[in-house]
Amino acid sequence: MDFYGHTPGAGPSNPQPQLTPQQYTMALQMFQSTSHMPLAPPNYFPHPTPFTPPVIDPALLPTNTDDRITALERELAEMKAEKNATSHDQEPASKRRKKSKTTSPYILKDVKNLSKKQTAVRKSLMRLIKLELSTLTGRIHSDSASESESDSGSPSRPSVVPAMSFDFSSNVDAAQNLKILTRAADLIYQEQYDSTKTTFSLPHKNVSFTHADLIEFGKTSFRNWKRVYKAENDDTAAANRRKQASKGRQLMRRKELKQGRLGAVKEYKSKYKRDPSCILETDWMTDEISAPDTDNENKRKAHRNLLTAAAKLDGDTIDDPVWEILHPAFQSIECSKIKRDLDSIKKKAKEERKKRPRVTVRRIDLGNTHSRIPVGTLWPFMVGLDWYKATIEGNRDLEDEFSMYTQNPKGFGDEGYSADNEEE
DNA sequence: CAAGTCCCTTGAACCGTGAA
DNA sequence: TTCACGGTTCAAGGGACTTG
Repeated sequence: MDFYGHTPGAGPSNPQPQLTPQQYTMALQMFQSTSHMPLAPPNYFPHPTPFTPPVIDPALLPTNTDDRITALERELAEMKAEKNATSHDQEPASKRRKKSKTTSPYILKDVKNLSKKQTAVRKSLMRLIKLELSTLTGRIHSDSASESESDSGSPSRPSVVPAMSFDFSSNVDAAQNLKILTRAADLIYQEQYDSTKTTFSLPHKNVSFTHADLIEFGKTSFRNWKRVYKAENDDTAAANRRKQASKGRQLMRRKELKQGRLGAVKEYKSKYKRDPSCILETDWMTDEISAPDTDNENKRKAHRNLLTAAAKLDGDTIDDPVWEILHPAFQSIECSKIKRDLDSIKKKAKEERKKRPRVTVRRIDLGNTHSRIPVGTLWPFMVGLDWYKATIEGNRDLEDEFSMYTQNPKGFGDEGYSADNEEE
């Protein structure tokens, strides 16, 4: 419990708000400085009892951001009144502060050890916060289908004009950004902390969360947006992002390769009487790259030209994607043969299927290899002896990094591990 | 429409740093 | 030292698109 010191479902008997004076003034200042409406005078609210949901005529329920902010300001004013009324008898404040030091202000921040219900609530809160931030900063044009209609009708609708915008050149905790985050969190908190409110929309009623949780979720969204922004506006960031993306794509292609080969294992087993799944580690799969790992535009272009030429692309097809396949340098002939056998089983099964799948990206084999040191522990039959001698042997660091079992699994390497590798 | 292919978005995990 | 936080990297899941 923190900030508003409130737990959903706790009811009106819940203790006083636990805002520290600093937190409180901060929150208040943010609203005073950002809202379009002045704070209502305190005497506007005859009942200073905190968190008793104000009785609102349903017809007057907030419908747009401004209304919601007004409602929120009203609640804040109530909090202020409450705070003033009770600040003298807050003598155990120090005690409380100590207590709050040991307990985390978060409940749902970490997904670990959360129940199913908590995870679900966490997820919807993340959605809500993100949506709220999008609206506040004008990231989205509409959040409903009906909006598009009114867009064309009155293009200058005030609600689509962003009231605030993030400063992506700063971090999350820059005042300007924090202000937006706080406002969004306040709004969502007010709408969702009490399951009896009509604005309540969480999947489970008895799951607690804190204002700090909401802020954290908002920060995550901010960081994602900032990353995108940076990639769009900063060359080195763009390069990083591209690199990262291509790495991710390659990893995914390796995984897909593995997945496909796993599907052929059953038939391979009955045909060859041995289980090839021991070589199906994602990292040991063939690489499928669309460009070499370099920022040098000329090199990338040259590579692309090689591939298009090899794939005989021209005219309409000149821009089609092509990938080069890079076999792992470490693998023995036996290992690559197993992969080939698996792939041909897979291919045959595919052809036998009635439905024709979408055409796949062309793969070109120029006979090149990648020289990544394989992770995990390899079986000896998989490793080419020549490669081992040339690359690993005598290299202290690599000897530590590279690991291999001493025995082959049943059915492999029997035909002669060394003989196999001499050929390579 | 379903299935297959590709990959983007974004939540989660991880890592380094600076404050307490 | 631990803790919290910001930033970076990884990877699940879903969306876009194509084809029969």
